[in-house]
Amino acid sequence: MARPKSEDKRNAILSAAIEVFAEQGLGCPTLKIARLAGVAEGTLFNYFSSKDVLLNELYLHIKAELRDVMMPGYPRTETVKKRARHAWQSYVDWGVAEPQKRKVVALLGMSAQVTEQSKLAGMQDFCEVNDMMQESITSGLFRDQPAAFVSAIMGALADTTIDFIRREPDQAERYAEAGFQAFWSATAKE
Amino acid sequence: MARPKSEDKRNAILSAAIEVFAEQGLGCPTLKIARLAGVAEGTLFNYFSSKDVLLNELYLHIKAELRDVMMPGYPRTETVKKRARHAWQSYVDWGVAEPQKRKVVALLGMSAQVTEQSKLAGMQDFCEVNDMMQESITSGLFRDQPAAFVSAIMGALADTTIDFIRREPDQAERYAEAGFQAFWSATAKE
Amino acid sequence: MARPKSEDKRNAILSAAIEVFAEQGLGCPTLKIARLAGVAEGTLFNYFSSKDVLLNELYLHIKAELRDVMMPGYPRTETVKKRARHAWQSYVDWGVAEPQKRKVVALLGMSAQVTEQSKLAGMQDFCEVNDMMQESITSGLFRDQPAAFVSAIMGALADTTIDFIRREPDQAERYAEAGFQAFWSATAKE
Amino acid sequence: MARPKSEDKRNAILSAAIEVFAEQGLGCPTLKIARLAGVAEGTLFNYFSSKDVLLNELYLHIKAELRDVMMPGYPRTETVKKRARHAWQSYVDWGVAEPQKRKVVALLGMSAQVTEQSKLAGMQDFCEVNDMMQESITSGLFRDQPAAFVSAIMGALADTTIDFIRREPDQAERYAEAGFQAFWSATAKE
DNA sequence: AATGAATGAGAATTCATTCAT
DNA sequence: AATGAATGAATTCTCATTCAT
Repeated sequence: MARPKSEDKRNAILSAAIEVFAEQGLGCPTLKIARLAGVAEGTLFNYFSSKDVLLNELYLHIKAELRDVMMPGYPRTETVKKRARHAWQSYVDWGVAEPQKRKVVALLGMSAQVTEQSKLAGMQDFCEVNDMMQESITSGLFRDQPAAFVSAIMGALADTTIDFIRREPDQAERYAEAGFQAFWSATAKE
Repeated sequence: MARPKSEDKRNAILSAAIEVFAEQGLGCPTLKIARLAGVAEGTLFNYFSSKDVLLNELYLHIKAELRDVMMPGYPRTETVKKRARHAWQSYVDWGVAEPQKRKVVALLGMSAQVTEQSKLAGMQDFCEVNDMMQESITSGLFRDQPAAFVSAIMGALADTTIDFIRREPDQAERYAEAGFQAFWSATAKE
Repeated sequence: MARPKSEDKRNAILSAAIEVFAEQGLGCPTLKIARLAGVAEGTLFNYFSSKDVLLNELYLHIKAELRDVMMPGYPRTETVKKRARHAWQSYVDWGVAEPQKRKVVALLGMSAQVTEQSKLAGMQDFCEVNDMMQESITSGLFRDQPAAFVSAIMGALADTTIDFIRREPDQAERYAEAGFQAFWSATAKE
Repeated sequence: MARPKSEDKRNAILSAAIEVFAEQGLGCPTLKIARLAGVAEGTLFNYFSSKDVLLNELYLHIKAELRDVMMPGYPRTETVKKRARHAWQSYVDWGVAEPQKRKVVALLGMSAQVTEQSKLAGMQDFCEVNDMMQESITSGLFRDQPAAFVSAIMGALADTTIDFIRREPDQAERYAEAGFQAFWSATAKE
């Protein structure tokens, strides 16, 4: 039996892609990715049959990682605010710690090479977060807005918060707190 | 004297670039842009000496247009809230009306091909909006946060608002109102 | 009546072409030549209908100048050696004084863009020098070699001499003398 | 392991370049070279990272070949005249047999795209010939001229000789002999 | 499975030449 | 006649992808 494809190599390629795409944009050559991953140019195409496939799988890979980061420890039984705060904090922590992944997932999200299907699948990963929102809203805690709008506001404010923490790491806690307060004030009923 | 260089042609190229970049990303060939602009490929390079220059000038072009859209009618003498609402509304209106420009300016803002210098110059265009924020914050109306943070929150919420209006144009007014309320609640003192 | 084409402009273009071709090779753009000549890009083509025409006319221009430099003062009534020495010296002086013209005429002579016809015409300019050689050889002064061979040897040695004078201008006289002696020894009967 | 890079292919490209450059000048497209070499255009750039690199390596390639042609059988222990004659003859033979290489090395030697460094390196290849000259001159056989001048004269006369043999191949031996006699008379002491 | 040489379509850019002013 | 903007074919070089080893 031939050697099986190695999960390590696949991950090395994905990691290299993140680094390279973050620094040089999605247009950068697959050769650079392969080099950084320590594999041959052709090997990349054993793992991802085309650059487009790599882009799509990378998108899902990062989205899945983000879900894996946000879900554990999610306090299902706590108050809505505590649950929201957990989601907020875990996303902000991840964004601060992983600026390249955050940048690349943003680039991929805007790229025509990532299919609608991938984008949808990427959202599926977050159904639990969305459900939480949905539930909280119907619970009457938030002003009467679509759950998606409230989620989007949370995401937008968290992203803004991350940007500021990246620029002023000293103020991390302050911005995290202020950002969440802003979100809560923006959307909660009173 | 030979033909003068035509401002029309320059604008046709910029417009074509917006359309093409919005649909296919910044990687798309200059030939497509030239074709859509109705000029020869060589002509594009008479007006923009390289694709990089085109990208940078396009970025500044859109930023300048946005400023020109937001500034007229700015109610300098009104209350802070009214002034903020004016900025909000003009930005949201522009974003809803010009989805391609909004997408392209976002792509350009993330691209390594647009220089830091261009990005700085693009911000200069908005000093008046920033000044307004600065002034309002020192006036004590907002919670004690850096003006830049408040501005960024406003931008993030406006972008979110635009996205939702684009998806549900019927609800334009409702989202514009809700988004602004969210912003105001998020940042105003009480 | 429209302005007549100006001989000055024509000469400015030829001079500019010499300078530019000498430094950057025949491949360099006509725009550079026009710029250096102080005329517009299109104007060059009023004087020379194509770049190829320019190359051919430039070749003939330099050849004619060389003839004009070598012929005046040619001592028709002196001994063969004195006449040869005159030709030698005037060529060497020109070559030392006009390195760019010498380089360009060499480039043009090797270029496929200069037609055989031009090359022939360029030689016609030197019929008098050739006649002198022819006559001298039939006079029995030189070893029994074709006149063209003797001429070519003279040219080759003169070129070598010029190269060395260019590198060591202090030794100009010495090399001129040594070179001519080499030529005379190489070809004269004893 | 993938295919190794093939020395054959590299040589095919160099040979094709010689043929094409000799006929059409250095300005001719890389595509023609690749076609004639029987490789894809991209392959040419696998072997030579740019056209400039190709030009420089081609220059050194021909120079090295010439050295390899002139050195074997060099009669180190013979008289100066016999050694000079060997050098003369092997150069003339090569020049007659390889008109394209001779033309191309001349074109390259005049081109600004071939660096000074390459030109110097090309000369290094001939240190042995130069040493021979140097030694012979200090031996007192030649008139008191710099060795480089004597070498240059030999080269110039050999080139002239080659030109005439090319035009009249029947007379090859006669010109080779006459040329060498001319050189010897031109430079030897008496 | 891994490698990297080979491929050739495609990209940005140049440049001789034309032509409107 | 002079200008320089407009043109588009041609050129060098890149890069995703294939394939021989």
